[in-house]
Order: sequence, then C-alpha cells, then structure tokens
Amino acid sequence: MTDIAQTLRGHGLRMTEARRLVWEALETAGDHVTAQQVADRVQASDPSVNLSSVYRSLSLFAELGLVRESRLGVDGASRWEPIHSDDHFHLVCRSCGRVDHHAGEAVSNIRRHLRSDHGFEADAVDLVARGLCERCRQA
Amino acid sequence: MTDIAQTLRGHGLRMTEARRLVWEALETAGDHVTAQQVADRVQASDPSVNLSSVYRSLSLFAELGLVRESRLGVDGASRWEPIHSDDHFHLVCRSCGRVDHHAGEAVSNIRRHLRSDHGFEADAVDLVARGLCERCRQA
DNA sequence: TTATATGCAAAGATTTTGCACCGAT
DNA sequence: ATCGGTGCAAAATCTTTGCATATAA
Repeated sequence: MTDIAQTLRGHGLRMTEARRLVWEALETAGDHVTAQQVADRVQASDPSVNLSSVYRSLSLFAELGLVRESRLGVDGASRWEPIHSDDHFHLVCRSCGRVDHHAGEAVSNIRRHLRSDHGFEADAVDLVARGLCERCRQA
Repeated sequence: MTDIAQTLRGHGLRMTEARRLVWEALETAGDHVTAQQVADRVQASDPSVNLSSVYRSLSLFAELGLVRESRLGVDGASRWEPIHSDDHFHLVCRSCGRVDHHAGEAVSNIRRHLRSDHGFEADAVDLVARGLCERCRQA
C-alpha cells in the first residue's frame, strides 16, 4: 500500500473502501488485468462493490497517473496496471502470445532523451515491442 | 500503395476492393484513426462497404503485421495506424491532450537493445510517453 | 454537515458474428 | 467452379452515465 490515500486527499478526493480494494487488486493481481478481473478480485473481498465503481476507480487512478491503461493483446478489453517508479517495458510475442514484463535502464535512457531532445517531461513511458521472443526464434 | 496485395496473396488471401480502400484510408488519413474514421473515408469512395468489413480488414492487417492497434487517449475506441519501416513514437500530453508523433533513431537503439540483451527480435516497437509537452511545461 | 462516491439499472459505444450471397482467383 | 470475403442485421462485449442513497472528512 502506497501513499495513494494521501494522493487522493491532496486532490480533494476521498479514500474509500472501493478504491482501496481496487488498488489492492491491481497490486496483487498479475500484470495488465482487465477491469472485469479487477472487479472479480474486489468482489471476492466485498461483493457489494459494483463493476461501475471499479471502472470509475480505474479511470480516476489513471488521471492521477497511478495506473496505466493499455491494450496489448487482441482481446477486446483494456488492461490496467499500476505504474511503479521503476521503468519497465513489455515484449509481446507474435508467435506464442506471451507478454513479458521487464525492468531495466533502457526506459530511463529514453526518458532522458525525450527530455533533452523533445522538451517532453515524461511521467510514464510505455514501451511495447512486438515480435519474436527468444524461445520462439529458436523453435 | 505498397505490396499489400502480394502479402495477402502470399498468405492465400485475396485482394478485394474493401481491403484496398481500408488500406488507402489508413495511408491517407492522419495518425492513429479509429475504425469509424476509417469507415467514413472508405464509404466516401464506396458507400457499400460495411463497418464490419472495415473491422475485419483492420484485424487482418494487424495479424499480418501491417498495422498496429493501440489505445492512446482516453476515448473509448481503439486507434489504428499503418506500420512503416521508419521507427517512431508518440508523446501524449496529459495537460493539453495532444498526441505528437515523432520519428527518430531513439527507437532503433531500443530495437538493438532488445535484440542483444533480451534475445527479442522486434518487428514493431511502440513507444508511448505520457507527461507534459514542452508547451504545457512553459505555461 | 455536505460534497463526494457508490450501487443499481439502463443506455451508449465499440466490436464481433451468423448466414446467405457475391466475387477474386 | 471454389473458397474466401462481404453486407446486413443482430448480438455480444465493454464502458459510461443518471439518479437516489450512502459515506468520508
């Protein structure tokens, strides 16, 4: 649990049970989950929380820069994940469909480049590469 | 018009009027358009082409690696763009909402890094940075 | 207390699909 | 001639919204 409550209060918003559970679900669930998957986890703790509240929480967190919405795969729904301070990126294999999640300094370098060459101050850098993963290349 | 017809034939698929128009629309339209926007353009040339065919064409092109589906903004719909050989990236400003499109060697460097350090052979690298653009930082 | 947040249900938007016909190869 | 593709309309899926009630601060 981070300082999410403080972030909310800093914006004149309230820390509620629904938001707490949504945040917890994002933290404990695997990478890039759908709103429905978040709702399932949330409702396992508190069945009274509605799917629409999950959507409202996710959108709010995205506006606050706490989570990132993306659409990596081919499935229909958006996927969400918390933005941690560590930069990271995704490798989506077009053969086996696996989505690998990596952390590394590569993204920090990009951030520096965007700042110096484009005057762009990036909060979040989302790097998604599609191609063939090591395993599939050898197969 | 690229060798799309050949690519299709190479996969045992057919080059049809609908597919040709969808491709043309992607090429002539601006960056990252929605399926509906593609349909509007297509239907300006041939009103008989159905929205579902546009979706089918876009999905097919994505499978063939000719276009990329993404969801940059906050709006509901997916956006599509042709994948050109030149690497490029997007800068999404959280303040003014503008999406800038840049080409540069930054992405080529990333591609090289993914290959050497992660064994990942990237066809397409999608780099999206969210933050404050130069203009908004100064305002 | 009081403005914010929620549940619920309904609408809206986006995307997919079944099927009979059409058309590229 | 054949098999893939399309239009059409309907359904499925995903997401947003209005409003009365509940609740954090």
